[in-house]
Amino acid sequence: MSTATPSTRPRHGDATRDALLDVAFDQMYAKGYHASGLKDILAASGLTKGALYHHFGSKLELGYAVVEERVLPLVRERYLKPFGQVEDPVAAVDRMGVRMEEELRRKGVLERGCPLNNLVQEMSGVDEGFRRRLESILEEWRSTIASGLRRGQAEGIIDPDSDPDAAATFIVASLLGAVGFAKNARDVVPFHACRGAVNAYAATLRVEAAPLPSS
Amino acid sequence: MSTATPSTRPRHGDATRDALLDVAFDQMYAKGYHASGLKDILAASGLTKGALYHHFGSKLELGYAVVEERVLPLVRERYLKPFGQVEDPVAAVDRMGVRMEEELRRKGVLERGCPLNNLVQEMSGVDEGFRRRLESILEEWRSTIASGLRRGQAEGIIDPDSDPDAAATFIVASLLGAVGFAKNARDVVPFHACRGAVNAYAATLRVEAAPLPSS
Amino acid sequence: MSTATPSTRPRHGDATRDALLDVAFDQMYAKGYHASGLKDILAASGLTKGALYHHFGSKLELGYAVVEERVLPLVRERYLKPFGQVEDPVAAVDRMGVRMEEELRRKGVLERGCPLNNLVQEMSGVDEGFRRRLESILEEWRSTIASGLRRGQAEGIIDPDSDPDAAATFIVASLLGAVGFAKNARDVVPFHACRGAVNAYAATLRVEAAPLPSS
Amino acid sequence: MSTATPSTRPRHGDATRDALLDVAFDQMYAKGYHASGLKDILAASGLTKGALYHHFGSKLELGYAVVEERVLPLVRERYLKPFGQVEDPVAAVDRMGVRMEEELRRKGVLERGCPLNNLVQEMSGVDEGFRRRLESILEEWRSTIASGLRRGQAEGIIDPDSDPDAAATFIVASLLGAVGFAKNARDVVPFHACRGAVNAYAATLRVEAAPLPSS
DNA sequence: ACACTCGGGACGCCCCGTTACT
DNA sequence: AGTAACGGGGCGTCCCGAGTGT
Repeated sequence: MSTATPSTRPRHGDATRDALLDVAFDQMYAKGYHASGLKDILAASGLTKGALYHHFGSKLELGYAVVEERVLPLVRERYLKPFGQVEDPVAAVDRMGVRMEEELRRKGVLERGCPLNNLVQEMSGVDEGFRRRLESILEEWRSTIASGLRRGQAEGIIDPDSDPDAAATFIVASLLGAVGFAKNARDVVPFHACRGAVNAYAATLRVEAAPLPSS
Repeated sequence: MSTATPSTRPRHGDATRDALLDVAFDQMYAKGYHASGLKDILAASGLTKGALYHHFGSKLELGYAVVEERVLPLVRERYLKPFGQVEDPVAAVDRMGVRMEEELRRKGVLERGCPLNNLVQEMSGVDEGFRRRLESILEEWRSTIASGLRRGQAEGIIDPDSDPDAAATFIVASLLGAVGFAKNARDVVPFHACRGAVNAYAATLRVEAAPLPSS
Repeated sequence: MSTATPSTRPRHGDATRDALLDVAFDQMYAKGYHASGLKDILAASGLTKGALYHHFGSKLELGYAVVEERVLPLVRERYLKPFGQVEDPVAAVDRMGVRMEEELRRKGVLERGCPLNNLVQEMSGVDEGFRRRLESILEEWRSTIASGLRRGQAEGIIDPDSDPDAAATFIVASLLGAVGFAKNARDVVPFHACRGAVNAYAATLRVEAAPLPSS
Repeated sequence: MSTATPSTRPRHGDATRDALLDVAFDQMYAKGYHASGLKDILAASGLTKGALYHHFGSKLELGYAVVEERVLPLVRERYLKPFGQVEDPVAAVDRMGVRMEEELRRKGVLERGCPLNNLVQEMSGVDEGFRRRLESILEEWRSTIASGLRRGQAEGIIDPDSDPDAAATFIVASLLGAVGFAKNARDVVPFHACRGAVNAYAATLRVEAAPLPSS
């Protein structure tokens, strides 16, 4: 109640609830929402149904909580924060890609991909509650990049004719697509290649990068 | 080329099997593999379990067949064929994007996204058989673009210093990511933006490195 | 001794579980394991699948529990206890046979035979878990008789040259065979005849090798 | 039609039907009637449902045919014929036991036991058609022995005061019980022990075996 | 007559997310 | 927060007929 997370219910120190969320995130990340049974989650957490239904009204609510209290913070901590720490937006985009690739090289991550992207693809078409929550994360991500680009425009680093929103959308979508591709290929190389291309694209947004007037 | 798939039995006139595949594709496209119950598939097709299990040994095999005999042909027909019909690879990439966007504007497609991408994200981490089959589709797609780029290099259109494989990977990944993004947003605009950026990126592959036309 | 079985969980007051076991025993006794559907068991017990799978992990486990917690106690109570109460082993064998015949004359028993023998024949070749559990019951039965005979030898009643183990094996096997025969014939007479012969055989184990009284 | 088998329909040379019966016998012998799926039988025989249902109206009829055309001949050939070839009935009983033990020592037989006994226990309480057919086999077996004993009485070898029918019942039941016991124990020793006891019992039926008048 | 492909559903066991009571 | 019970639904198997061809 004191340290409120912006998005949802204020959660103080509730170890059981946290454990549930951790395990649930793990499972849903690895296998998706549908393939994650409550049974497995309970077994893995050493808790019982009573505990789960005490904290969450249903599996769906648990899923929502996973998105809000695990996926969102993760995205913020892992990608948005590093992005904000670099002033040059193009470099910041690179930083973000580097961060993702580092993550991808950790054991087990390549097989599981990106928790956000996984849920987006599996759940967006199935459940509106999921869709909205995931959309807001994507939007936050996108707008963070867009803001950076706009700041760059203001500072004269970024081409004022470029469209920061469109570019940010593209960068997010491409990175997600790249992770998905790498996950399917079980290989980091595709991601690395994509990252290079994203950087190349981002570089074209620079002021000096557009020497010729467009047709 | 139209009737027989290389990998499995060349089916002659088997309307039941086809109907099953059609419906299964539909459901798995719309809701994903896990959320598609055999019951629904059966009900929608007007057939019974006997019919299904006569043609497919399990739900998994049905899923595999959907990938091989529906998703693969669809990708070939819809994206690879148009790509091959254009000689300029950069234009061909644009053509591919246009084709995807057209598709996305059709009723109901926006909500469902891309059948290939959906299954890739949902199943790659869960089942190896799915992963392999989907990977081979992605690879075919990727290599088709790469071949186009290499041909462009031979013809002096494409920058000989560029890496066709990496570029092709990026293009595919970005397009998939873009569709996924649009699906979540329930909006074609993000896809359109991404398409423009992909085109811009592709244009940088040109020999003269022509500047990107804004979307 | 009455409530807890040594091998599995000592169940306190679990009426549901007991009811399930009772009904399952009934069905498996009457129709065998394979022909006993969970549906029937559930219907007969007035419970639901949830209850069943709360207590037993599978039909197989239910079957095992039936053997351990119903068949075994039944054999102990009905045949081994009476056997132990008679000091003369030959008379005790007769007592055991009498007890079985009494049982066989009860309504419905003739058609169903011996629960132990039924399961032995149906399941020994199919499932190792069943086989082992049933074997341990048979062994307990056999060794109880063998002990009685050995005691008889020590007391000078039983021929010291006879082989108590072999004799006990024979007695058990013959009684089981006799019940099986009677069950197929739907007639107690065969069992009665066999019982007489078993007694005759047992009498030959006496020291004086008293001649057999005809049935 | 020319070479009629006594029990059922006159079957000439029908290879398909024979193959089906062979395989069905095999499966039902090994796993019992219920656990033998038509699917397995068909797969093992390389035939299809069409063939099966052309020759047999149902699984039940197939089962009946197995009993009549496989189990019955087997019992006759293996046990009754040897019995008939020995004139001394006591020796003939021994012969029969020897024959069974030989059989039991063959690879795979110990695990499967006696086809007749298996079906008797599994099916007698479930299906009247099975029960009757199996009963008639048991009765033939029993009466064969009884006839031998009566012949022995006529020849002055067998105690005229003994009851050939009861003795025969006992012998058959004991042997079946012994095979069942051995099957469960996965060990021939119990059978051997029983066989010895059966012989001992049979010996008491001899004229000279009863020196003392019964009480 | 004989055998095969195809299709039908009822039923198999099991698991699911959930609720009720303690 | 935990145990017990719920009951609908999961996929797969069962035995069986229909239709076809040979």
